[in-house]
Amino acid sequence: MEKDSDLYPLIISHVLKRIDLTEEEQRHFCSLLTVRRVLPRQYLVQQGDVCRHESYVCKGFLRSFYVDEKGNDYTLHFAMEDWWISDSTSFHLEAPAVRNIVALEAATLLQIEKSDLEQLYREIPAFERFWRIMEQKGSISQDQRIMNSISMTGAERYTALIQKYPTLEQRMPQRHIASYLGITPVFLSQIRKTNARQDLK
Amino acid sequence: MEKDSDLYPLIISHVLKRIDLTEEEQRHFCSLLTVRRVLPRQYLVQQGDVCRHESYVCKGFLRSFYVDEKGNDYTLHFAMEDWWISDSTSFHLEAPAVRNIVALEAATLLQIEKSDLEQLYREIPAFERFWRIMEQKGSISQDQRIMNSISMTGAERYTALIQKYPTLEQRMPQRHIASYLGITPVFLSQIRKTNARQDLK
DNA sequence: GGACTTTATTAAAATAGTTTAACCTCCCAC
DNA sequence: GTGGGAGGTTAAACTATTTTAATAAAGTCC
Repeated sequence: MEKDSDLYPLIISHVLKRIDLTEEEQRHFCSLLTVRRVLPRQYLVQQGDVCRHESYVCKGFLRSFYVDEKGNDYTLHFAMEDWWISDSTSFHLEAPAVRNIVALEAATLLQIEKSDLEQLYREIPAFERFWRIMEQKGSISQDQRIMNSISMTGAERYTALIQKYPTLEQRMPQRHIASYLGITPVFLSQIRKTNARQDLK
Repeated sequence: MEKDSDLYPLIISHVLKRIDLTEEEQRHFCSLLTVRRVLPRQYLVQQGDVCRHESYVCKGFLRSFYVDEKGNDYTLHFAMEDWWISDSTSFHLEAPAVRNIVALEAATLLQIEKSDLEQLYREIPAFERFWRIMEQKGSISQDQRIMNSISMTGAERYTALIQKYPTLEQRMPQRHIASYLGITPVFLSQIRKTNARQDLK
């Protein structure tokens, strides 16, 4: 297992890509973070809980999903190294989460609590900017996903997804990829068969 | 037509719901805004242009949409009174827009340019927070839309949409509502017929 | 190593959604 | 007034996607 002290350079370099910080500010930021390690199948957040942290993924792979009354499981998102994950609605409103977040691979996270984040905003306003930029980035990719969902077929969305995230198929089971795409696992399997047949020609 | 001076109270009250500002700060913010009036069918942004402004809607109704190579028109979003609209990707990256924004009803907008917005961030950091909050709000509703698109049928999405925005059917033609939902106008018409029949019973 | 559970594949039948084309209505330009 | 044009509806045929169910393959537990 990696030492805690090896984790901070990851997040610091991630932050410095977007804003400038003095060494003192960097240290202060790190002092507000806590390390969290989760094993595969462990839950970070459960539907109904309040999501208390924003979590930066140093290592591992996580999935967020929603389960409806009938027990259907819908993959809302996933997160890999150098991404953030949370139930942002729950986190900001301190309301019960409507989604679960679970580790698919053993993961190491750096977490920040809401009250500490708000303190950080007050002490180092550059972090308001940092978070605004992250929100914008997220918003752009959500926008793309919406555009795909209204303009593409299931097969096209699948192709676009694995092209965008080539390692995804190795890290997330097909049925979750299917639910992320808004199709059934059976149909995804058909798509893959058809593609494989095409590839031979 | 409304006087320009009647517009500022609208946006000020909108901003004050999220952050605190002194009267001086309010005046400064207003000094960076420009009034823009557009007639129905007039474009605010065209695919290929750079989107130079964030626009706050004081009055009217606008639609943003994407046209693909085959000429298909996909409604990405719409905006009514007290909403903001822009091509956020284009605005932030100063890259060509991939969407059009057009007025469906005569509209009055208050616009801010990127350079002025950045100046504002520097002078009144509370606006970083304001924009972060707006981004979060947008992100939550995008998230909801994605969830609907992967978990609901066309008919269910239609019902949810008109329930969320009861006035939408009066303001946006059906074919645009259909493309917003990711279905064809013909299918939307079928859904409406079925619903009407249900309602009778 | 075998029994069990979970995941992926396949095929067939059923449903959801699209496409095409005809028709209707309303509006407005001439 | 009349002849388009644009938007909406309807029906029919077609395609995409889901559902169900059976089977195979892989992973987990003891």
